[in-house]
Amino acid sequence: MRTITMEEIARAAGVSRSHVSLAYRNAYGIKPEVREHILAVGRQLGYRHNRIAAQLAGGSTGTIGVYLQDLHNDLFADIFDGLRDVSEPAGRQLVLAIGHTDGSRDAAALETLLESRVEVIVAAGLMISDRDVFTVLGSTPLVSIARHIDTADSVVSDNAVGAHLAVNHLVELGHRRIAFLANPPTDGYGERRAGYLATMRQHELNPQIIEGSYSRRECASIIAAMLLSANTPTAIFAHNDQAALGAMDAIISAGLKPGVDISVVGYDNTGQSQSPSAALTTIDIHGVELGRMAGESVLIRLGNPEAPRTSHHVEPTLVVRATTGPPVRG
Amino acid sequence: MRTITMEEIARAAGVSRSHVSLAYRNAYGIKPEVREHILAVGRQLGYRHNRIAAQLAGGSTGTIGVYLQDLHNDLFADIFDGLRDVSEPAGRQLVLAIGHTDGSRDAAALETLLESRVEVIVAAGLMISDRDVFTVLGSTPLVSIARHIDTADSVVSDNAVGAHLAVNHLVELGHRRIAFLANPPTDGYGERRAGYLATMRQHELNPQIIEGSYSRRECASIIAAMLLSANTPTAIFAHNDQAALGAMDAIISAGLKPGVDISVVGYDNTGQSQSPSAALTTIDIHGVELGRMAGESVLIRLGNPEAPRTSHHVEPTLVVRATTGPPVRG
DNA sequence: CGCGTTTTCGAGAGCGCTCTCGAAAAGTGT
DNA sequence: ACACTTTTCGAGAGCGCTCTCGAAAACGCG
Repeated sequence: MRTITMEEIARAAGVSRSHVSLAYRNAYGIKPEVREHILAVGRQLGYRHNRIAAQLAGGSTGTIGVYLQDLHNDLFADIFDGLRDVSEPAGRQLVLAIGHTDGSRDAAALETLLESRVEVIVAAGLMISDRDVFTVLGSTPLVSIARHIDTADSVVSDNAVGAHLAVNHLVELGHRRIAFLANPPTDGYGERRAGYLATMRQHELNPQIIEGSYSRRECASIIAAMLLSANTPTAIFAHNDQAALGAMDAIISAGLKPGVDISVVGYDNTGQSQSPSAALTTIDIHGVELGRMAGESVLIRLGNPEAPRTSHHVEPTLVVRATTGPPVRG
Repeated sequence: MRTITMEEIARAAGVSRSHVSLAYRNAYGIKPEVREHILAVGRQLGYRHNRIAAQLAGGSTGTIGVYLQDLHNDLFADIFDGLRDVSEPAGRQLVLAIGHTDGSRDAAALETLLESRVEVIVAAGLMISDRDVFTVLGSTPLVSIARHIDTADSVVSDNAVGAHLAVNHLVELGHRRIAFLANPPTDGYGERRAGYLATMRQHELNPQIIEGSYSRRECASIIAAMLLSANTPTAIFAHNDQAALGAMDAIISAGLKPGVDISVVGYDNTGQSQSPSAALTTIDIHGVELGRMAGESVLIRLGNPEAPRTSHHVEPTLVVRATTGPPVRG
């Protein structure tokens, strides 16, 4: 089908091309009735505004690039919801890029966003180093969610506090052998680990770190293996809910009951942890709120690229559900 | 920062603008060493290919629009994975549009995709009517996932078969009062309902339809209310896993045990249903495979817009887990 | 009714790229 | 060495739009 252009509408409506353009952007400087008429003609001709051309000509695209680590993790859906809550009313278009959980394609994903000439990028769950982020982004502003990056605005949750909350809760229940099911060691993601370590030290307990991953399944097999070894911990604090759920999978499969035989604490308070069937005790980082605040930072940054860097905090909170309880043996 | 263009690279590298273009598309007709040289100069100058301009000038964008109903439903993450499995090696860019679970923004989401001049759209979980889809899409080809649309290629799962599988399984376990927790009545989504009805009739059982929604939480409260009424069913077959999980939430909260006091069957076999803690008996529609096949259909359609319409089927299978068992009372 | 001011309109340039097409260079065969 | 084919290169047009800028129309006021 031949693509129909503004030129044709202009001719059909008896106005100039520039007026058709004004009409479609409902900009100032055109009489309402003329605008209506143009739009009517456009509709009748089956015209569809060409965003590609508009963006090229306009110089700026006005779009927001959004990087989300993983569609299988509900936290990112929460963040997206928050982001959309604020970007949609502002009339900004979101351009999505989805990562791979091993972080291997992060740079490429950002690059794609950049080639699409987004004006600012908001990223949640980036796994590459601060340095690499900086290198690929250059001068494009970034709003980082849940991770502090020096060269970017950020909206973060204090992970040290969250880890502290989790460990303290377990200690109060009487646990002493508390293991941390850790995330892969990537830049900027050591806070939960560090918070765990610090709090354990504070209580004069021996830390035990189990190297985990972002995959529920992998975590399940890691914990399954651990369960077979001697001297297993009485509680597991996982770096996120996915991992915690994986741990629970292993525990349940082993015929044990989370919260009774072994306690589990997650992190993020994703939808999956909230269900009565999981009933996971976890740290709520308030994902929707994180997304919303990031959206606001984006809007500010878009309005003034020279604005001073900001860093917002959302306080993590402990949500006690059924997967934590006193240890079976002191 | 001033944007740097091909023109400047051409000057710096001592070649023509058109050669720089060829180099970046690694097209035929340029000596490898010249190409390398151009790329090196570009890298040094900090050049970034402008996709917007390229798409305008090139006439075609080569991009695939992807509509996903809901990021909170793991099924769509599966579908996306499948889609990406095939589009990425083919070097096609995916442009995402995410719906709202009430379907209110579907038309707008498709419109956005269209304005970005995607060449084909693949949609999973569209809630608007066939007619509306057709109206907004016009001549842009569509590949519909999990829903048959006359004017589009489709990759579907036979929902009647799936529903049959689910109901039969329950009947074999001895259930007779089997309720269907239904999805909102939108076009093209009646197959599971119809399949349920047909199978119930076949077994000469009285159907009982509970109007549900796409929201887990809403389904939970609907089932919670139902549980208080007299003559509750001994088994619930839900239109999808989200709904089934919601039903389980209500059942567990009521102090009952799914699979013992009341059986639950879901639909989709999403990641959430697979975990030992949920252990939901469900119908596997093989989401990743659905996505993959849709991706292949897209590639074919892109290669030949005039190719005959195709409709692929993926056979649904029953996955028995822990939420189904014999009824407590006949 | 004329003058200045505001609003509405149209022509034209140009965003950064791709692509066609003809010229130049390189390769082939006798 | 010459004509001929094949490959490499450059000039120029143009994708569909936005935006600037000056002309025309409409308005306000003495």
